Amino acid sequence: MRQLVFEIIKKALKKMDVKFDEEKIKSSVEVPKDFSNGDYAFPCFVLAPEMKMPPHEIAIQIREKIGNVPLELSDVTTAGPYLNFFLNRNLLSYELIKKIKKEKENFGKNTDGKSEKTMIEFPSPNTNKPLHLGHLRNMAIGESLSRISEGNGEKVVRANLNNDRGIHICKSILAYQKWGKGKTPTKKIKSDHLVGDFYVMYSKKEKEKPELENEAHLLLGKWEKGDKLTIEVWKKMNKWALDGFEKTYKEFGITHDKEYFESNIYKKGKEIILDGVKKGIFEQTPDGAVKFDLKKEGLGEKYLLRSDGTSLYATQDIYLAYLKQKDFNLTKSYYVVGNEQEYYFNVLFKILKNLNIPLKGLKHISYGMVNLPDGKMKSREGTVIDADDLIEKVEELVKKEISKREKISRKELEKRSHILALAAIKYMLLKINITKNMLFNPKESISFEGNTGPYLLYSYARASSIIKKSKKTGKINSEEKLEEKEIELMLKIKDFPGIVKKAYTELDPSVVANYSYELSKIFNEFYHSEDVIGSKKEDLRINIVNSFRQTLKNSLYLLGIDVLEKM
RNA sequence: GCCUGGGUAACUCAGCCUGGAUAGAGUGCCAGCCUUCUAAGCUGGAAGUCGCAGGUUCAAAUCCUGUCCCGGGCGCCA
Repeated sequence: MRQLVFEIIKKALKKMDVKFDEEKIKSSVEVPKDFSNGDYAFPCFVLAPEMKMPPHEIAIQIREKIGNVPLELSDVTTAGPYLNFFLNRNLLSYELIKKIKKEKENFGKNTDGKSEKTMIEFPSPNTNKPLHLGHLRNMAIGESLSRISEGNGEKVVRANLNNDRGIHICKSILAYQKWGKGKTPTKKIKSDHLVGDFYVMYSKKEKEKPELENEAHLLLGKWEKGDKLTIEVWKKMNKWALDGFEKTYKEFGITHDKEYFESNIYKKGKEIILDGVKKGIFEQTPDGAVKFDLKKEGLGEKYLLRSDGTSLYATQDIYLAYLKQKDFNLTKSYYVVGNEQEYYFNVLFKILKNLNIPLKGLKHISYGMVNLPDGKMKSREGTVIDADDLIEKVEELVKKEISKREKISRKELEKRSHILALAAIKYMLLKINITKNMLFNPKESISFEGNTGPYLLYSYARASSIIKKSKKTGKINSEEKLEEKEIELMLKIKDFPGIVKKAYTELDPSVVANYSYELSKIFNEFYHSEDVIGSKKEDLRINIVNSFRQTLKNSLYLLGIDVLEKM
């Protein structure tokens, strides 16, 4: 279409005997921000120096030379210095309606990435504390990017690395051994929360007694040597943590195709590092520690093993990279991890490259932190928004809202409040550009009005309700003209496949989130300005509502948000 | 100090990559709209030196340079 517009301009200019730079003209053709200015526009400024005329006159002259417009277009108009090209929007709308009717949940998808097999790793928690709001952002992003990649034809392996060993884990264990008194999870205390309580306890005690840090290191040494008693406690607490995570994943609606455990792979990582020392890639200091010199690349020195021989954070990722490739034969590998670890991933990828580990398409999906009004969340200090608590609290708020409006069965109330609460939380987390830090204000962020998840579900439920109540089948009679709001809505729907691609290239779900909102907003305007049921154009409008409903559903699917037929 | 992200309405954010038509949205505030498809909605209004200063351009929130302010990173922590 863009090409057609260009050809029309080119032809007119040739008639006028004007010299022009084809590439410059072509790249000037743009899509107006406001749909009332047409579907394509050409600003005539570029021609002013050559033609020695004011741009608005150039526009008028070109318009005259264009003469009758081809069938694909309905009109070409001038607006000051602009030439505005209008597609045959009526025709286009009918074609779109037919397309969506046929493609249904596949509308918007493409196969651009069909030769890719991508592993997306998220949220890779530490097993010393429960999941918090930061993990929810991570999971929302991980799941959404998985769906966006699949929507663009890729095969996706959702993976999770459980960081179940290391000094931080030993800290929870130490506190439990010292002050736990054999406590076990109860109905009141979820198992991963119990583990987290001991981690916080350790941090508090360490402030008074810094020597605890040495004890934790001794414990790590014992763990790495396989000390029976240590392993026993570790196994018990780890299971508590992992069982707790599993419940949270289920609540939040995410699953993994593959679970990796750091405790299973760190030893092999150590071997690779020591082998790297032999090959001269890494350097061993006199006290036995191993480091990697990246000063030339401006990344400083990175330690890979401690002088006591115990592993550091990077150890696991090294063997894991090898393992991922061996397990799945991937073409791409994404790590969904916060932006505070950008330096780490720079270094890691350099290490993997130097070791010739064949994992391809490495990418750190770096997302911004979730901050609170008083600053950063710190799990050590217990100033975190807990994932389970938040979900539960939002569900309670939703229940109150529903109960204000309608009396429904307990079961239906549970179902609706769960879906709505997740929509509210996920949308809140995904509507913000992935790279940006975001502010979570407990008082304001949980809202059900305006640009929120519930607004989107509400729009969807309204559309569903119309379709359910109408007796019309949606026969297509392409003689009927669409009203302005209907055109606007159909033009927005037409953008969806492009949005799916854009979110894929930018690897950012907020592209889809913002689109979903804009789409719903136009639908709500349409809903208020035009009656569907009982209207003379009921069949056409049912088709429009149907197209909207399907597109919004597809769009929300990419965000990992389920819809409700009634709310 | 070095690396890196940000600064757009009172608040939270789009827009910036790929420069164009009066800079958008939500919240909050003000004024309206429920006997009619769900008011978790819709309509209208007030509210902006797009951090600051230069530069490039017919045209700059958008590109370039400088500068100020805020966050994150630069651990034998994870």
